[in-house]
Amino acid sequence: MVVLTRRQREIFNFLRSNHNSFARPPSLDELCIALEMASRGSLYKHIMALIAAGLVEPFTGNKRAGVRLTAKALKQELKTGHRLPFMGTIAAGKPIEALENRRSMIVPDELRTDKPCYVLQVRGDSMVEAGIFDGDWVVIEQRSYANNGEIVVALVDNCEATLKFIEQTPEQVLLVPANATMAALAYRPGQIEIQGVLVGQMRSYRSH
Amino acid sequence: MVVLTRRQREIFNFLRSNHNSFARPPSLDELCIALEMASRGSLYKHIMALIAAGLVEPFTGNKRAGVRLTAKALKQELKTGHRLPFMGTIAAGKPIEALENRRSMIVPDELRTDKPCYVLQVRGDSMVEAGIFDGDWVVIEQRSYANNGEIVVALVDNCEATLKFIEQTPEQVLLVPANATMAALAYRPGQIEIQGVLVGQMRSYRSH
DNA sequence: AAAAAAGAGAACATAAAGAAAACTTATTAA
DNA sequence: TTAATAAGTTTTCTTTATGTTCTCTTTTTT
Repeated sequence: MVVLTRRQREIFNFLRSNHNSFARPPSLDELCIALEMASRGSLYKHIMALIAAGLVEPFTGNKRAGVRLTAKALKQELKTGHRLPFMGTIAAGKPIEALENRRSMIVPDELRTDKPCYVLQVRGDSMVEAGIFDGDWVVIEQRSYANNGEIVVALVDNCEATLKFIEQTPEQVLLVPANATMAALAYRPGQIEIQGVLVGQMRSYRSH
Repeated sequence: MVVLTRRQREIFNFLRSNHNSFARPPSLDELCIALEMASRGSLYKHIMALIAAGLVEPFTGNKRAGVRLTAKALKQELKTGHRLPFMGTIAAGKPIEALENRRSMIVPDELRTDKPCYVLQVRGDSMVEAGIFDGDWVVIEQRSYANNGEIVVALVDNCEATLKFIEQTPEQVLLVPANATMAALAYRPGQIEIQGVLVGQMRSYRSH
């Protein structure tokens, strides 16, 4: 069996624990950046050694396949990601803008419950002080009741949907924004239909 | 076994995560728009490669069938994840608490870039006013430089890691919290090592 | 001290990628 | 039935990304 040098083993270990942190199989240049190496040529030598050891797929054939571990080198990891339906955007005071095309979105298990959930994108600043910003995605557990203090998707007068804290008494339902410039609004119980409860939130900082 | 180029894999990944976001299987032109490509002919070559690889249904001559993944490709979707390494918690003023047993976490494509990324869990309130709360997860693009105004994972004096806004001049590096009760701290450039840049954020509201 | 390993950097070759336009054929509308 | 349109196919050209090779230097190991 081929024996690896210390650096080769280091690079192999890096590949094994980070191969799925790349969106696609990395090129030598991309690997250089990730490994903080300055020279593609130097890395090339190591990759050739790993190919010779049968741990990395050879580059023969397609020139731009990227650096991929062989099946032999991969320990199989079961992926259990759940895909949730993406239902559109929710803006305070407007109905949920339904999408003509059904979309979906991968959501980490940590951000959902084991009940049926769906995803909405937030428009507006009514919940900024709760750390929910314009453009954020929220994961909603589909549910027609809520506990006081929960953040809910509420349908008001059967037409406008909104994301707010809820405080309910037998006499009235209070929808409370998290924004000092906005007031809480009180409704009769019959005016409000709860469509779900917030269980997760996500934000992207990508500029492109 | 057919080997895909990196671009082919990228386009395949796009199809896999977005094929149900189209009302009907997309035409080449529709895919061009979605992929931000200008030339149908260029895309055509990639699709032909995916057909040859058995991942996309061959075009039969009917012009409105669109680009459809094969059963084989759909099956592959279940196996392929969007997992990123979970590197532990980051608390202002403490080194990143590394985990002995490697964990990972499913992250939506929307919350990452196509560069290597990893996940940290935030401890502390130094970024509350930026909507990043105690317990939130952040997605970090691994990178050793940053632009002013970005939120970075910075290693101070080679020992403590922190998540802050960064403002750099040739003379000093300013790490700015998003919390009125905390002050910005200035360092000499040599004291600061950038370990990554914030590209995504997630929060769970589950009580359990 | 010698040998091996690792790294930097430059130069090279070329498959791959992209743009643009023309062509062909199926589908829809008139 | 015919015309118009939409959608796939082919071609040509240009640019770029990326593997590859080389030489030299530095570091580590023996």
